[in-house]
Amino acid sequence: MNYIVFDLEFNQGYSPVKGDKSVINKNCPFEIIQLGAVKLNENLDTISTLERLIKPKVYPILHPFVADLTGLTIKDLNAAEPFQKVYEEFIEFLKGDKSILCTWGMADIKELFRNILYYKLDTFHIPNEYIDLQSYASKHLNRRKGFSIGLGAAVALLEIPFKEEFHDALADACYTTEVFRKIHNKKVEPKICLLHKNRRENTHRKEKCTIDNHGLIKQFEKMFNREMTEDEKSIIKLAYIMGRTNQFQIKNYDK
DNA sequence: ACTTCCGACGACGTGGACTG
DNA sequence: CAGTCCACGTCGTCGGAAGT
Repeated sequence: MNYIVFDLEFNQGYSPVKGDKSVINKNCPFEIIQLGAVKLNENLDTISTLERLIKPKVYPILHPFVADLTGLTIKDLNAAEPFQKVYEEFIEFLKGDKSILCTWGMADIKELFRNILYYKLDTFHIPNEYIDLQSYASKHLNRRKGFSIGLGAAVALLEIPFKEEFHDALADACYTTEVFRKIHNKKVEPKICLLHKNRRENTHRKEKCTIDNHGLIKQFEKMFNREMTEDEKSIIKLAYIMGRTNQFQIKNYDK
């Protein structure tokens, strides 16, 4: 089994007119412009690395914020291969043993999938198991509930030697790898990627419903093969309502 | 600049208990 | 039976902090 630690750099829509959102492509708000990945074996030894720039298609102008952050230029990017070609290389990079994706936060996985789908490419080769190392590092470094730690802060706190500037895809993937090595223990377990799952999908409002008392009594009469008395009927109705409150449920936990 | 995620918090709905 | 109170769960919004 291998771990694939990867990091992406994105570009986004830019218009000189402040507040102009017409340039933003809703299907691809963040276009991947750089991919960096490190393949690790089970002992977290580096097997190989991959770094590629990607020729932009959705946003031909580099957002000044992104240019400043990454140090990349549109000239560099235009000389690179398009996403489809780099994606093929990434799939090739993934081949071999079963892989688990490792990222810093969920944004990279999410945007990777979004870009793949935008180009109508197949996600079949992308592993469905992932480890969000930012989440584990935040817990490991005792961050306040709900507050994630930044990669730079984690690197500093874990006393990882500073070699390269941040916000280069491969450099960030390497720093993420170093963090992984520092915090790796049995508690760091992969999760299944469910990107289709909406945050509130499982918490939608319940449909309003009423109890079919007639049907309820009928069912009991069928089960006991006799008519229920009036007392029994009221006990059944009451028990049904009480059952729905889970008042007497005892939780049994697996040992 | 923009998106996303998470926790906190308030509003609201529901159902049981209680009271008159 | 109707009204009120309370506990609990759900949902939407907000702010902070992360990502590029």
